Amino acid sequence: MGSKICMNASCQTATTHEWKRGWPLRSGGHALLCYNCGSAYEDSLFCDTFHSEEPGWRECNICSKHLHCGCIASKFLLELLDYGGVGCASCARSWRLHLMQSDENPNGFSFLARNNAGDSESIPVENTVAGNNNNEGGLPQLCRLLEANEPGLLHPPKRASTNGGLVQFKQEEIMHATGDIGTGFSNVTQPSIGSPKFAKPDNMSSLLDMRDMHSSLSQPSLNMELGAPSGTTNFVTFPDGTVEGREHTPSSFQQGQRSRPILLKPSKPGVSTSSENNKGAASELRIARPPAEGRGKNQLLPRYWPRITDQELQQLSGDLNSNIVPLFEKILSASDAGRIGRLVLPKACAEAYFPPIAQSEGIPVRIQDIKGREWTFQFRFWPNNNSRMYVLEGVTPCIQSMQLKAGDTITFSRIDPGGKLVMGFRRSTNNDEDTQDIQASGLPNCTASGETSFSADGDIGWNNSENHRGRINGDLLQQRTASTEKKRTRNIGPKSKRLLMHSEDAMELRLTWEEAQELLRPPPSMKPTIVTIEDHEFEEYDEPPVFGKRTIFTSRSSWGKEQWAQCDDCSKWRKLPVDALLPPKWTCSENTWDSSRCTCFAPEEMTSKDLDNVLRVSKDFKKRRNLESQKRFQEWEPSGLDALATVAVSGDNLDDPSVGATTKHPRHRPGCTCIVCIQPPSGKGKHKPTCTCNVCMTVKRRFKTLMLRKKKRLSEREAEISQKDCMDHKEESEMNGTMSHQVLHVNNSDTEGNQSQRQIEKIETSGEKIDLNCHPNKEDMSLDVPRLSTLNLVDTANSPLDNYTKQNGFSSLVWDEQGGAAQHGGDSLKRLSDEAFLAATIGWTHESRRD
DNA sequence: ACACTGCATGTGTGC
DNA sequence: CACACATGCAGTGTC
Repeated sequence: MGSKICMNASCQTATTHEWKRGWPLRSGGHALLCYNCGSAYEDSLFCDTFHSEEPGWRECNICSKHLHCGCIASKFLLELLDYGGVGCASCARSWRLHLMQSDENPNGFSFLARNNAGDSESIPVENTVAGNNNNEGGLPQLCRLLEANEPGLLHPPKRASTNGGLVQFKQEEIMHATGDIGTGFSNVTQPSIGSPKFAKPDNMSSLLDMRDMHSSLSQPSLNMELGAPSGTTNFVTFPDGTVEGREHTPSSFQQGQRSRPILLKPSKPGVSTSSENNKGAASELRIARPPAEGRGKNQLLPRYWPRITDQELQQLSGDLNSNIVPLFEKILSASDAGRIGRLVLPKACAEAYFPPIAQSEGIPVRIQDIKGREWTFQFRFWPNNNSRMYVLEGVTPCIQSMQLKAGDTITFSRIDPGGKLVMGFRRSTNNDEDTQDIQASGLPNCTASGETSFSADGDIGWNNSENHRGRINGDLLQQRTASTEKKRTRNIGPKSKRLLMHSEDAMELRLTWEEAQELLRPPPSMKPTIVTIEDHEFEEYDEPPVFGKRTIFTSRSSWGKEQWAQCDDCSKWRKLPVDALLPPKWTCSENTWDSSRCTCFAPEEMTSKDLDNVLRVSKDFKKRRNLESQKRFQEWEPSGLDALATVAVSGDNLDDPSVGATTKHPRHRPGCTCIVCIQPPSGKGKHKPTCTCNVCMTVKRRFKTLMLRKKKRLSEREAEISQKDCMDHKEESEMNGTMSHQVLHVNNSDTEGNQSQRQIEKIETSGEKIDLNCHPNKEDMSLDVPRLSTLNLVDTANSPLDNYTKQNGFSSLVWDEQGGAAQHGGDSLKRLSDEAFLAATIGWTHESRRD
């Protein structure tokens, strides 16, 4: 550790001296402590190239000149810049001079280059960008410096290699360090912060983000109260622009968390801090801050760091006439905000800020809300995987009182003196938006976009976001259409990605489902029941179909329609009869249709050229079909069954009224196998009514079978009823108005009814609707559907889907709440209905036409 | 039927 | 890979 120069401006003249190993760093290394002055550094900050004898070329991050640095003596040629990278001596000097001139304001931005013995003392971070913001001329250079630190943030990473010796930190680490240097909370007098008003062109967003960061740093001595009640802070400016507020007790464990220097770089686009830019005041910037003291605070994940702004804090402290020490916050999950009344507390937070509990039953804790009301919750834990899971029970009244929803943030603070817990909240501005972006960021900062301005009536602490909502509403107006769909993906916190799915993903599933339909095969081991309907024999299975082997169909003019399958062993393609159904695993040996090619040794029937053509055609067809399907999907706003099915796929919260398009099916859950849920999520338009694919034909046949079964049950039932109470039946018929008289010819060879039946019945064709929760094979289904008679079953069986849907209100079920029937027209309705039955039916049985 | 309770389980994330 | 945690779910209680 010898030849490193302490970068403390007052110490660096000592050039090389001894270093001692300090506390462990998050990066895995250890801090280096200067024996001379005690300044701590991260070892990796020392540019090996710069300080070693190894020569290397460096690019000045200001003038872009390429300079050669080879040894320690070259420090007079190159200077490490505070914001990273290196600059040639002349540029760095002029830059410093420029800054000093503009730094008449003591809060100005001090750009310390390290290798200048004449430089002033390293200064705390509060003298940062903020004060320099009115210096328009400095911004471009600042951009360059930023770029030096984070190539790619401002521009494509073209010079990353030039700064190879400089560390770059992740966002979280920045945030961590942000708090380390003194952005803890203090309700005591805070010095006036520059609160600069940036003239803010959009392309300055990165800078503004950085300003946000700096602004957050612009609160001196705050950590003195919370993190380090005593001791002095020695701020060390690091050569890459990092600054450390360090206490003169480097051996303390807390220093371990404080050892990380701060890299002053802009937050990444989309991170919440930028959302606050409009406010202008630095004190309103919502920056995650490390929590106050408490057991285990060092393990507290940044996502739980409170993001109260200083302004809010000051006002809150003033309102409560107390010192408020923000402890942690949590984004409410669906479970937290649900009626179950249990709020899961982050373990670290619970153990740090709540009373220790030994028994699972826990203890009651009293928490005051921002209105001063006091709530009593049961603070307890559940054993969980040799750990504990802490919950607050009985929070429902409080949650409801605050009208909190999943995605809102609940904050916990402590009132000093007294140590009383106080809870506030902050509403998510994303309640009506797709929050997957937030979640995709993986940073809880994003939720900090929740505005926390105070309400006019002071009703709520740092929670009310109406103003902000109003502001963003305008911005979001044009996204309204999209958000309608996005409503279904409510923010349930950064950890709840599991059930979220982008529409593109759903689209993928839709296609997959469609393709899967073509692969359905009868269950292999099941013996079918033979049903003869209208001279056609059908196999009916009690077990659901299984996936069969995928084949491709060709239609070449010279050969006619063909089906081709690939052997699982030899991968050769074999021609099959068009109606052949293959098991999932199929080999040449099972090619019973062509004895000359029933072994893998037999050559392929097609030449490789033909095969390529076939495969290409098949691929093109599929691609075209997918495009068409996507097009339809884009044109058609998901609704009705489709929306429900999509929701089924995405597993969204069905309590969300925005999903209520199919609230007639309230019991839907992901994985539900009811008639609605098992339909393909693709909705309408995939199979035309005239489609003659295997599945469609199967389903249509199946539909006829269902009708016949229904008819049989009905006739038996009604015969029984008519015997019992002819009068009742008559009255009922009269009440139901319009009658439809039809005749059904049935040739049912079902084992139960070998004899053909011919019955004529009267039915009502009222507007009752089918209950899609009912299994059609259940006996009681007849109670849920309009009481069909054989009269209309004849017609139903002949043109089944159209009539059935119309007569039984199925269409209204699908479209009523969408108002979509009129818009989409009868054809759409027909297709949708067809598919609903198509999908519904194949879920239960699968028939194959025997003849 | 619904609510409540306690635990189990699966997923995402941090180390 | 271990842990945290969101949520599912079975058992039980209550109306």
